[in-house]
Amino acid sequence: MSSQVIKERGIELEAWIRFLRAHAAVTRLLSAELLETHGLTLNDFDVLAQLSRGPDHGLKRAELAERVLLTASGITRLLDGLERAGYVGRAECPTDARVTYAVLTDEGREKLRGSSRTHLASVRALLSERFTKRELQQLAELLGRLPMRGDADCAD
Amino acid sequence: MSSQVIKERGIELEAWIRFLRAHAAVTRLLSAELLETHGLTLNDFDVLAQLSRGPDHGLKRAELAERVLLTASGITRLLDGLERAGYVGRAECPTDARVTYAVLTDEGREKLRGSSRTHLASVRALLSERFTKRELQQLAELLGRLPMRGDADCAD
DNA sequence: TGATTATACTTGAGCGGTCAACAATCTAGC
DNA sequence: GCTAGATTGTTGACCGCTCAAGTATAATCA
Repeated sequence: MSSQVIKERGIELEAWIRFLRAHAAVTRLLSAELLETHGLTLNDFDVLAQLSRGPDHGLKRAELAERVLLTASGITRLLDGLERAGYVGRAECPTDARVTYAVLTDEGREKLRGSSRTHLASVRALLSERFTKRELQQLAELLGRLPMRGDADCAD
Repeated sequence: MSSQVIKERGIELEAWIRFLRAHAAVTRLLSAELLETHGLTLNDFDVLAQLSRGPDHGLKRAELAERVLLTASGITRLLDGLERAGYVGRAECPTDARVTYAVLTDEGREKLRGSSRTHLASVRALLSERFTKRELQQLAELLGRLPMRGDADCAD
């Protein structure tokens, strides 16, 4: 039943639809798990991970937004939650009063470590169960050609 | 800047992150266009398309939900909008009073035809600009191995 | 220096979706 | 035929995010 639909509408369409379906399904799966066992959204996790690799475990909010592909306001809202939970804090920028840094707290680091273990294991399991290393490289390479930021190229 | 990050965290992770980023970016692009030029959500479009290939341009709401990977209530809400806009109507099931069919109206058919042309063209453009037919087949094949319904396999 | 424009962030309104609870109906088993 | 359970669809409460507008600060340039 999985591939009977959408015959010969062109391979582009087929790929696009599978992409959407796969995202919906996989995301729902992993997100539910992450939420249940750690109380984190996929984006929450992503943000913590990004912060952890910033200098001194911090990043400008704008930079963060760009990295995880959220709006400025989206970031504000998301960080609201993580701040309330005590996982990230704020730091002012000495040279530019407009920017505030989001920095991982110790609890945040701890939370990330704890959730990483199970979450990354799930991701690995789900993927390596279905693909060989070789195929994963192919997949990553192909996906990497798609636009990866809000507007970007896409000349029209 | 696109692929410098996330080195050697394992190819699974790399693929997963690219998948998420690509989805966020591409989806935002296409969805914005579709919304602006036709006032439809990606899911709206998907639903119209699914209905158009149902028998007599109709489907049970449950069936529809399953096809587009939405919740039952998600479908209710989405169809609310399409009904208000006059693109779909309801029909009762003679043999089971619980189910109601969602059926494409003539306006709905028209809307789908109109929006298909530009939307599908955008999808094709975006993809065929970056991939060969061969690569698209690979991509589709690989994506097709991922879970494609809510819970599904994923034995754990 | 002072006006103009650009950037960083926040806020209110709203949208699209989920989940949990519910009402209605169908189906099985006794 | 009746009760017990499953299935279909809707609703209320809420969540995560966007967009548009607003505030505050920086940068540009006359």
